[in-house]
Amino acid sequence: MRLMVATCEVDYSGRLAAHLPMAKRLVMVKSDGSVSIHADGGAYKPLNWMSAPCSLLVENRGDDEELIQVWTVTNRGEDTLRIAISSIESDQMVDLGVDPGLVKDGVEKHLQELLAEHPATLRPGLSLVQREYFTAIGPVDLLCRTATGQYVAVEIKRRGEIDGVEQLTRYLELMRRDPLLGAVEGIFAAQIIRPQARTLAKDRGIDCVTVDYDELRGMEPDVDRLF
Amino acid sequence: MRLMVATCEVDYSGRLAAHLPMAKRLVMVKSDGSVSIHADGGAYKPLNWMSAPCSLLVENRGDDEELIQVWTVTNRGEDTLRIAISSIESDQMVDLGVDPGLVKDGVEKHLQELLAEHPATLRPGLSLVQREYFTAIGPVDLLCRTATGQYVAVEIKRRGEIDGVEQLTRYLELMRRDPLLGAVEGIFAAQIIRPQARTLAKDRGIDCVTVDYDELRGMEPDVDRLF
DNA sequence: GTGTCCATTTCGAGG
DNA sequence: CCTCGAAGTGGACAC
Repeated sequence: MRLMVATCEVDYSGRLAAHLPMAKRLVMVKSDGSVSIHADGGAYKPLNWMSAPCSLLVENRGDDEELIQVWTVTNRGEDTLRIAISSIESDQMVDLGVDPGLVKDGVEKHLQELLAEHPATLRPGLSLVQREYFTAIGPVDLLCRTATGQYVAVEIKRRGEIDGVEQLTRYLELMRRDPLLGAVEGIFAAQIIRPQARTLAKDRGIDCVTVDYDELRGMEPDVDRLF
Repeated sequence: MRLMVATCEVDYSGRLAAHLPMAKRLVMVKSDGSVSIHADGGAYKPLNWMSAPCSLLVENRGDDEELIQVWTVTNRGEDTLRIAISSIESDQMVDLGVDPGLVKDGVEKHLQELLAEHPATLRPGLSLVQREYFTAIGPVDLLCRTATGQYVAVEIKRRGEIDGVEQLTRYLELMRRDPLLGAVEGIFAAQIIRPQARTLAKDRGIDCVTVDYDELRGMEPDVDRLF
């Protein structure tokens, strides 16, 4: 990785046109060739960037000119990033090697796995028919059945918002036309459900269930701890 | 801005739990207090981060210990980022000042302008009634009329996905209750329309039109080039 | 401040 | 490779 602090002017042309007037910024070049220009503010998103794969052309100019270097970063497509440098404050090469990578826990997939193992926590007597039950417009997270045999479609979100209710509504609309399924109920399950989502769900006749992730994890059959 | 290259182990706990094993990485601290940890790969997104506003607590340890420093970055909420540092390769403070900011020239808005000028490219005989036609739940991109006088609501996206179809559906639902408009048709226009969005649109009786941005731009009356 | 929607989204999974 | 949906999405704008 190369870290350069330089006074530069940047122009991006591609899916849109963007211009950065001359100012001091951080230019980060990663070993895959990607370039990003950061200011000292505004979360982690850079002001301008070019994603890999791309190629970098550096044009040197005389020290007596306004610009000492002009970088042109081009994509396979029509994207071009031009960095015009008037002065360089520092320039550092760092060898970071390959990162061992990020381990995540607590995303929607985990929640889905846990609820697939314990569908009765959503409603007593509920049993799993299929995970990722496929419909023409996408997969339903869980297809379950009540003790009386009625189908229940479950949409699982980490955070329950209006979009999730809309999604489940679409699935229900489609599934209810399938004579093999017949009447299908809906359950919207999430760790937190926003009031507006709850209101919409109620209006649509969809049941809302808030899920405790830690509690579910505690219910896991700890098979691997038996010995 | 502070740029530190250090061998560190990182743990995030908050909306999810994420762990980074010990490795050499770039730690960027911006003047607003935000912290991001970058590897030498991936796009511009850091491996882990904490957005401002947040506070940083640095705990120094003896040089004879495994860890020489432990950083704890906390949010107002329950988010915590813990950076355990075993060695520091470099540590640089840079004063970038306030960035003059980015000037963008967008695409989506332009697409709307172009289609407003050439509504007949969406369907022969179509004419514009109003751009950004306001409804109670938001503005419809284009309100048009067929040769026979029927209203047509047009939703424009750069990339047509299911959300856009939902949006147009909501507008249509509302507009069709307005006796002044009567029957209202829907057109979903985008540069690319995903198959699933197309399926949903078809199911809802909404017409899909893919738009060629360059072709439309070519049709522009080059008024400003007449003189 | 909350809600909504766009994004040069990025990222990961699955066919 | 493309397609699709999730994200600790971030960011802007309206209300």
